[in-house]
This record gives sequence, C-alpha cells and structure tokens, in this order.
Amino acid sequence: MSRLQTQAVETMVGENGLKMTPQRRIIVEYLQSAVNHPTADEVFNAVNEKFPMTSRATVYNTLNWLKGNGLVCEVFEGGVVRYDPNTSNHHHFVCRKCGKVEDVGAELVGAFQLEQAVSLLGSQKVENFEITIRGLCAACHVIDS
Amino acid sequence: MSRLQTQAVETMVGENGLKMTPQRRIIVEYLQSAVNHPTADEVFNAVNEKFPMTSRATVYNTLNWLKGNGLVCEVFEGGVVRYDPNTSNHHHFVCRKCGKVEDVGAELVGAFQLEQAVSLLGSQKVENFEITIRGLCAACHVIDS
DNA sequence: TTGATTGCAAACGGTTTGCATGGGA
DNA sequence: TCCCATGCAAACCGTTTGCAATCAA
Repeated sequence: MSRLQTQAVETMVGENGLKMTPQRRIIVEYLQSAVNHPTADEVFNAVNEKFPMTSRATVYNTLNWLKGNGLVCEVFEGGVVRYDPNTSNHHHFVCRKCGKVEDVGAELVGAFQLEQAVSLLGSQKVENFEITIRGLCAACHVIDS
Repeated sequence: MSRLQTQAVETMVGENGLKMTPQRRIIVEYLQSAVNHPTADEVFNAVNEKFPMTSRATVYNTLNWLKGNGLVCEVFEGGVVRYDPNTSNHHHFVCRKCGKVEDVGAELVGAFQLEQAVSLLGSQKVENFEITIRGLCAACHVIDS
C-alpha cells in the first residue's frame, strides 16, 4: 500500500531542477488527504479554497507531472478521469448510483493472480491486471433497500 | 457470447415506432464486423467510406441509441471511449503499446467469480465485475523482443 | 402524411497551449 | 540572476444540441 508521499515529491523536485511551489504543495496535500478519487475539477475547487486564484492550467500541469512520474495514477470511471494517489497494485469498486470509486486492496483478491491471467492468454505478454467491481456502495445500498 | 445482432436491432426498431435508415444499417454492420473496439471517430470514418456525408451527429446518435438499448457497450481505454458489440459478460486485454483492446471470454476467467468479489467486500452490494489485463499484444510483443 | 432522423453548424465541457509576468533556487 | 512555473485567454477536441430539411413507414 504505497500512497503519494511528500518526500517522493520533494525528491523528484530536487533531482530535476524543478521548483516546489505553494500550488504544487497544496495539490499534493489535497491528493494525500483524499479518501475518494478526485476529478481534476474537484482538485481545482479544493485547491482554490485554500489558495485562491490557482489556475486550472496549473492544476492540470501538476496532475500530469505527478502522473508522468508515477506518483499518482489515472482511473477512468463513468466517462470521467479521476486521480488516484494510491499507486500500489490494487483494484476498484465503483458505485453505479453515486459514482463513487473505492479502493480494494490487491491482497484481498487472492483468487485471481497474475499467473492465471497469463495462462488465460496465448501469445500476449501479460504485465498486470486490475479488477473493477461494480454495484451499490454501502450508502446507496441502504437508500435503495 | 452474444454479439450485436441485426435482428435485435430490427426488433428494437419495430417495437418503438423507430425507423431503420441506411446510416443506422451501415453503422450496425460496421460494428458487427469490427474485430477491435472502434472509437466513435473510427465508426464515423468507416461509415463515410461506404455512405459519404454521414454526419458525426448521426454516428453519435446511433451509438448512444444502441448503447441505451444494451446492444453495444462502452469501454474506456487510454482516455478514449470505445464501442464494444460484444454485450456478453467478458473481460479485456489492453496493449500498452498500440492501445489495442482484445476480448477475453468470461468462461476463461474461472479463478475469480462473482461470489468471491462479494466476499471481498463488506456492506457494498456487488453486481458484476470486469478484469482488465494489460501488457503487450502478440504483434507488439514480437517487435519488442 | 407525419413525425422520426438527418446534416449542418453552433454550443458545450474538459483539457491543452502560447505567452508575458512572477517567483523559487 | 536565471529559468521554471504561474495565470490568463485562446485554442483544441470530442460530444451534444437546435433547427430546418428530408425521408422511412
């Protein structure tokens, strides 16, 4: 379970002659604290509450930069790009009603392993896999019943 | 393994007072013949080769109409929406190099079943799941090695 | 005939880009 | 000081919408 680390960001900055700006700091902090998987727009809004006048361009720049360095990963759900500060191997649960995306730890999915994915296929080279489980989240399930 | 059927489309049309236009026919034919998972733009281009002057609006209308009636399903890969004429329960293999999306039959994935997905989670209501396997497709694997 | 469907073009929403200004190192 | 990063606005791209003309039933 490796989450976006402040130190990893600092290291990345130090090694490449890049700069640690207040905007970047706040975007990283927000992603670290996010329990869900925020969209770029949610990041933009959250960051602007703490640091008004941060532009969308900066938010997108920073998200792309983090992504390019493997510090966050993108997930597409419901036609929306979301950012996931959890970069370890894991899976997702998506609520079909509220659209929430929850993490499912890879350690829980013992039944399906990479070797099995490999054996399913022929001449392809399998590198990794992810499972997306769909249904109703706890909250929506209660409302529904 | 249920693929988009001409008859299912005709039935859908007949039951709802809708019309079977040449454009719709060609879009359906193209999707049926597609081995990969075409994007809206690929559908647009393919259709225009056979039936010039078909507008993007019509392509999008038709795709959304097929989707709304469960005759095709959407998959998001690499930030692009793709249309899949295979509506049966199945999984995907995505090539990280060329971006190709291949189907993996659900019958092949014996190791991970819905009951297991359910048992992984707590108060959520699990309805279905899909597995996305990533790596290099046969063609790219050959080039790479 | 009639209303669903089409083509066109404009609108839309999310993301990127160009450029002058500003601010870390 | 240097040049990376920012804010702004315009551009961009995929998709949707409004509307008058068209055409399948």
